[in-house]
Amino acid sequence: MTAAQPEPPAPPAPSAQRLRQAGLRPTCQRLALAELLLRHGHRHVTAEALAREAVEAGIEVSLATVYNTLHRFTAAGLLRKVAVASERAWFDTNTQPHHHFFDTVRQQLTDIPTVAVGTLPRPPAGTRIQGVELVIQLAPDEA
Amino acid sequence: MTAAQPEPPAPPAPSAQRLRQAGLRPTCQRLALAELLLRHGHRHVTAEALAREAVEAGIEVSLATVYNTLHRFTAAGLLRKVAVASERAWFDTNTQPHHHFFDTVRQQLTDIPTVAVGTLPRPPAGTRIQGVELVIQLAPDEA
DNA sequence: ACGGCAGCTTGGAATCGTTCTAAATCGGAT
DNA sequence: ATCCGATTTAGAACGATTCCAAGCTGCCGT
Repeated sequence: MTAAQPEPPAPPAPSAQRLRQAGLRPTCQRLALAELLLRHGHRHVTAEALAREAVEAGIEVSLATVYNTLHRFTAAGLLRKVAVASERAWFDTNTQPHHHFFDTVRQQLTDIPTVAVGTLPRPPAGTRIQGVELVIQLAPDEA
Repeated sequence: MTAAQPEPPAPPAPSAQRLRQAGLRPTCQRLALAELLLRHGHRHVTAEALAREAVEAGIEVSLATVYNTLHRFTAAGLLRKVAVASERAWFDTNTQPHHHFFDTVRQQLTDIPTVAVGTLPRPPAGTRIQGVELVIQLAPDEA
């Protein structure tokens, strides 16, 4: 390519901006992970799975950094940690309140189309409601 | 006490019978744990907490046995393993379907008086619903 | 451009709940 | 009493996650 171009600076990938706005330095690892996570629609990931995916995509990132990043992103509101009883911790790129199916055998988390949860009970004295998680556990059909 | 008594055999503790009916040998460890668990109303326990309680009650039982016992009791339907996102596994002596509050700071599980969950969505093809868990996470009031 | 520094990344060790293992012990039918 | 399979147990092993200390790297002011 010619070096003469005034170099129309590639419009800053939205990821970089989102990170900066969240007070996070857009390092290459974070950018790469953000691409994987936030580029294509909503996703549900575990740390291990994301690390594997990154390696397969040719991104050099340590498992420790994947954990750090998932936590930072969560603290910054870019992700939501799903409170599901699983061997591994799950993170969801959809931060809006919604609920999940969890396949306990295949260890897979997916969104529930829609469910209505009735009026919530008043929390015990001295406490406040931090979150509400409805999980429908699935098992393979015994067909 | 006098040894002359015809020893009116203490009416077999219900625990022993319940264990036998469940196909579990009523060993002393199991009986002792069953007493702790099933004697006084409904309870929510973790393995570690139950082991500690047993030791304090003068019962000699290893942590491994507490784990074994909780699992056996669960398989036998005497307990229910609560699917809550927690560092530790929780067991509930109330096996009826109901839901929970989980205090994420104090790490305490309690029953929710009543909540209505609307009609459940149809499970994805090839799967069946294994359980439904609604957990309301609590945090201490910021007062 | 350059230096400096706080923030970030990293391999490896450490932690923690839980499960596994292999050997000793126990319960209960014979 | 004896025997055999079920149970218990201490300790090792495990897997996910966090911690640590050392080395890099964005980024800001110059």
